Amino acid sequence: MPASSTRELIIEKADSLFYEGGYEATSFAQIAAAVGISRGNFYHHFKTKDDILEAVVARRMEQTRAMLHGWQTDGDGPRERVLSFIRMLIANRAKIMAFGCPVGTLSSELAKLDHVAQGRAAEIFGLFRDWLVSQFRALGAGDCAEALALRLLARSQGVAVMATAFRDETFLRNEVAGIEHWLATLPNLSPSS
Amino acid sequence: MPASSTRELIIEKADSLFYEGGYEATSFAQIAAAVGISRGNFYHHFKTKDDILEAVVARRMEQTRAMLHGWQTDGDGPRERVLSFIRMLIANRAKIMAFGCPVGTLSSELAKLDHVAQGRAAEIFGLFRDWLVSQFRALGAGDCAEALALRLLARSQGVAVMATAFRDETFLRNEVAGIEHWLATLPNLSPSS
DNA sequence: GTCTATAGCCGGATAGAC
DNA sequence: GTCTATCCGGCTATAGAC
Repeated sequence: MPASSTRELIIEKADSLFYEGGYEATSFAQIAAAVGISRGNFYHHFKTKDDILEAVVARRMEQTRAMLHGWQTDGDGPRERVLSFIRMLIANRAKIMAFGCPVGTLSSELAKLDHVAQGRAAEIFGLFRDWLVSQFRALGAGDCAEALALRLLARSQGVAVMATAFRDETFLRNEVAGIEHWLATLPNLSPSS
Repeated sequence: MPASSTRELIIEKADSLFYEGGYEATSFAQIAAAVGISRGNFYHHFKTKDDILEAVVARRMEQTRAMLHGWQTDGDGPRERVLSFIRMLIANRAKIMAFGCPVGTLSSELAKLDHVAQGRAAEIFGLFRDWLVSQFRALGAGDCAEALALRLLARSQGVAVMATAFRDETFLRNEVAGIEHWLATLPNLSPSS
């Protein structure tokens, strides 16, 4: 199965459109147009819109796993790895200011729609949380590791929401600097690790 | 003009429905049913759906102003007033865990829809920001007041997003405690004020 | 696997009677 | 000010030819 199969292409385009326009507001016609196929052909690959959402969430989970694995391999120690997470906000700043965080905004939208996939979307947060917990453990955070991981996740989400609302890159950069400072001055973590 | 006029009732019900179900996903039929009028009658009060959104945002701004004014009047000093803001997360925890923050989720949805009212929705954040700036000024934060106000806004938004994603009240309460601790231990703020 | 054609529904919006 | 009746378009989804 080649990576550029029609099915994969549908998932890829749907992923972008769901992120940039929202799940509810994105129609089959838009996805079909982006892929370059007819609407009818669509249903050969996915029976319902929910099925596409399911596939998009699965794709995002897989890409998240791959990204975390990459940071795990490349990162020079746990502190540097956590910085990789924080700096995502800078790397993706243009899209975040336009559309917010892909995980946070999807989770919030699905919550309002009372959609069954809301839990699955939140599992992406779970991947980040678990990975961050292991980094904070390696930093010697012990029992605080989970609280620190969730706090960092929450702060990055807050930055994303406010950066989208005000479309303010200076604010985003200031907050990233603030989070990095928070990480550097956390008590009870060995500075050299 | 009585407060329970049909027009006011439409705005009130639309406000709730937009919050709980999202703007795009809420139909005229749902609002009309909630108000108890026919769809046709609807257009006597509002020409387009965007007009209702405009009115809903205006209503939220007015209510926010009133709430901030209330805190200003009742709060026992600036520190206590900032705590009123923080404790909103506790007071509204059930709705936040189900639907997120009304301001943050609306702003994010409108950003994706590329809706003209996105800026107006963000102005509600502006009200909170300006009010918090004046509190931090009163606490002696000086030039840091704006950065502190934005940081507090962002942290509360982050808590709302994560609490919605995981539907976890313990996390929400822990984070509120963390934010209160942050406020209590801010450097360069006179503790007595 | 991809297409055209179309069903069936629901969305926002309008006209006009009362 | 409120109603019923209706238009038009876009939506998800299906059927069936190629």
